[in-house]
Amino acid sequence: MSIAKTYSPKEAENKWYSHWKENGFFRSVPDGREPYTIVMPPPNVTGVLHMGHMLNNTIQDVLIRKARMQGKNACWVPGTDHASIATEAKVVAMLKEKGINKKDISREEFLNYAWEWKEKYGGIILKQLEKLGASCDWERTKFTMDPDLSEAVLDTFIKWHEKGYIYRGVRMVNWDPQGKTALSDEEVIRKEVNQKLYYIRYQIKDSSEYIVIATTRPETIMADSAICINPNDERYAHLKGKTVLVPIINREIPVIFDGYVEMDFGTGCLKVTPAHDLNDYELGQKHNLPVIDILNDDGTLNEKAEIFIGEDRFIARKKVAKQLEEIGQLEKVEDYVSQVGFSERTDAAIEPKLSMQWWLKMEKLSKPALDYVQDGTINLIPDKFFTSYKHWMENVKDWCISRQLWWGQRIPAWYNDRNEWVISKTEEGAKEAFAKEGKSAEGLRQEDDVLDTWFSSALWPMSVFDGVRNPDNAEFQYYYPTNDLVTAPEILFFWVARMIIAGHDYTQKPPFRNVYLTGIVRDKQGRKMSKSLGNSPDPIELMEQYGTDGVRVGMLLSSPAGNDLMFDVSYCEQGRNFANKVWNAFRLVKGWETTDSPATDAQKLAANWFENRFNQALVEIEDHFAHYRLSDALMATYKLIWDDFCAWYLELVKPAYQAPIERETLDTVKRLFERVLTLAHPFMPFLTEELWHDELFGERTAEDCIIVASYPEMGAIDETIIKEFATVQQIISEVRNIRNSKGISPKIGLPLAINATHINFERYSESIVKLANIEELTFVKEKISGAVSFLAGKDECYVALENNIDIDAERERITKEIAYLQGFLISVDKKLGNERFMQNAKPEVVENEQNKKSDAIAKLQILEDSLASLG
RNA sequence: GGAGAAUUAGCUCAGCUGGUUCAGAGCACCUGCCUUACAAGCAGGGGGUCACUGGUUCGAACCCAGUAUUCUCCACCA
Repeated sequence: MSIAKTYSPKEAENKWYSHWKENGFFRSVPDGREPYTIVMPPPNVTGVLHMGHMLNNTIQDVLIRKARMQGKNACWVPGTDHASIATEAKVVAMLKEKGINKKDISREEFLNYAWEWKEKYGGIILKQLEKLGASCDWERTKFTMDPDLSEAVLDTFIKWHEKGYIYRGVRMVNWDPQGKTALSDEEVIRKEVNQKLYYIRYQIKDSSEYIVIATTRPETIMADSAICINPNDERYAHLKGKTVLVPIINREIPVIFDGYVEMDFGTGCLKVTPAHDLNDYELGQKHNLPVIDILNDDGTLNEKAEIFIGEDRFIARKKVAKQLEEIGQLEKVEDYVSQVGFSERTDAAIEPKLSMQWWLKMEKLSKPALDYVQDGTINLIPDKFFTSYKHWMENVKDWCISRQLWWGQRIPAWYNDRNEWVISKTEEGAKEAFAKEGKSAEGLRQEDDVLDTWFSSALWPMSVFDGVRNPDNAEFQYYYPTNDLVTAPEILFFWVARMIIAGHDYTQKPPFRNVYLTGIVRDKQGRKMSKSLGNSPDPIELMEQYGTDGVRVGMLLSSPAGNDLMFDVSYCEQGRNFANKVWNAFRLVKGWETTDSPATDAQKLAANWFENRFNQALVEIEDHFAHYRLSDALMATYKLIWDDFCAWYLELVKPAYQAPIERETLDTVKRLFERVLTLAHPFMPFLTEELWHDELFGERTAEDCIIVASYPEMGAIDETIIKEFATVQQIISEVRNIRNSKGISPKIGLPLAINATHINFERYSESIVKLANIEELTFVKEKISGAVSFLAGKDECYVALENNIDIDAERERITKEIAYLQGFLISVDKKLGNERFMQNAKPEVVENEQNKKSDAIAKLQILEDSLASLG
């Protein structure tokens, strides 16, 4: 036979992906069918595929392929995100390597480089998605900085500004001194850091007395505006109305009193630094303290600091501490662990900083977004995320939406030379706006502010269908709201919540119905996969090694819904093995010659059984899908194919070596094989398509592809045949077990006698004989003595071995089984004898117990007889 | 500091809202097989006081309380 023994995925993958694409199977346009829409979470435009993408997009592809096969108009919209700060950081780094400093070039020049960079790397990740089989409608590919999407962003800004949601103001922001931009709270990662707590002496004016304050940031003493003490703190009551001198610079600051200060933390005295701490800022507002900002945008000290001007804040910290020590004003230094915020993108320590920024008022906007999830209009899967979603929604603060970057949508604010401003999409509009307000448009300019990336992402499910600018367009009407969103829980607030907010504000509808939150991909030790740890396998390499289908199966097998997954390549191995199993089932069937004789009864019965098993499995699989338990759905498919189809059905109908198979039976096998393939297609698209087109299954046109074939529909289930066959399987296993434990070769046929009192096994005779290798099958009404016996269901079977029947072993085995059943009977009797059980338990439970009892008694009777007959 | 989740076989997890002697699956493991689709395989098998302690109930892996361990998210204590 010329067919390879193992499946080689490579060829099939290249061939079928382009075939699908060329035949437009990924394409979706509105029509009369029910739409099924997924909008892909856009990866960073310059990113490369990592395991998280692999998982995420595999799930989406499984869902979309299944929906497509189920006759829905499946539309999966791909795209990329401009990722403002992340991409800008990459471009800055690239320029630096070229010897170009961002400071030295103009905005236009910089953007030219950035676009160049985007053109060069922007397509990579999407190409990689093709490799994993992603059946996106590539004609719909969008980029968050496409002109139409950018316009939607500006429109939204203008709309929300007009509605009064967007305002401009000086607030404490999270300042990233490396990216030199403000950040939203969500972009700040808090980490525990080992720090030092410095105890610093401040001299009380006109006194030799000192008070001591504890701080982790001695470099900010030059920005101090006051010392604050709890009014109930008797230790310091005498300081009322006094002033103290800031060490080194000897600036005079007041002592104030406020209940905010904890008496038992540190020394009970707090230095108030309104410019560099949020709480201090609020305290300063309350007590009318001056704000002294001693830091530049890049984290170095400015002239207001008076000393160490130009030094980085961390170097200044050490120098200030050293100088304090030298002048005897550093009392002590303690080790101290506290939380410090870091920039999510640049990892720089965040500096709280007063800054003029643009803000989005969240309170009103977020309310309906909470309601959607609360009332089930949107399902979070798993729903354990609801509590934190709710908490975030109810405590959400205004969102700082401006970033001091170049890469992104520029804030449509225009300023004149008096720093008055108007909002307008265009320069012309700005001039008109100024004129309308009777203000001069002299010196018209924009500032270097762009909008937070997540502002554009929030519009994504709408803007990909042009629903922001043109909400009445047919596509938007058809596809929106979308169905499922598949994303990582990490961006629930960053993104998901904001999409719901924007979606509702525009359409009064949710942007999607279900949010499937995948787990985080971790390594075997449970560590998050990351570049710096180097513990993340390259998905592309994995696909090379195990085949795309193998990796897809591996990802899903290891991925319980909503829980993190401990990734291990052995799962990919399992996936590859599974693909190979299917391949070999195909090889088997492919090799059969046919004869014209009609199918035998046994063959028909086998097919009948398998079809019922198939329908049963289908119900289970649908249920798993309905609950987004994809790994369970896959496992049910896996077992149906491996166990039921291959190990039982194919073995049952398999002809003897080199013997032909009845044509009618082969046709049935092929039909069932096709059904099995359609079931597996969403998980293993390439292998199933490859087999689908083999001539074994007849002529197919280029359009007759499994990707658009019908997914199996549920059918009736005959429980009786499934139950009976389970007993048949048990008989076969028992015989094999006897053979195995006695060391008898599978090649030697054994005699089997069945005392069939409950099930008519005669119609299964051929199957039993074949799979258990029975030399002679007889049906008896009497016990056969001297044979190995076992119970199959409630019927006893006997295998008479020619010699060496180990009577003692038999006796022991039967005695054990009797003991088990007796124990079982006692526990059942206990229940049935319990009045309260009889009263309280549901009738069907009681009836069930009674059945258990009679079954057990019947079985015991048989076993006791067997034991007696052993002598 | 607040909130949430988890703890079931060597590993990863099911156990669908208390009822078969309820303890399951896949992988791994052990034994025997190169049986003419597949050794990436076939047949068989051994593994668990359901974290701990109490409580509720006729009945608990499942419900409640507490304890321990682990993880995640949120939070401005210098």
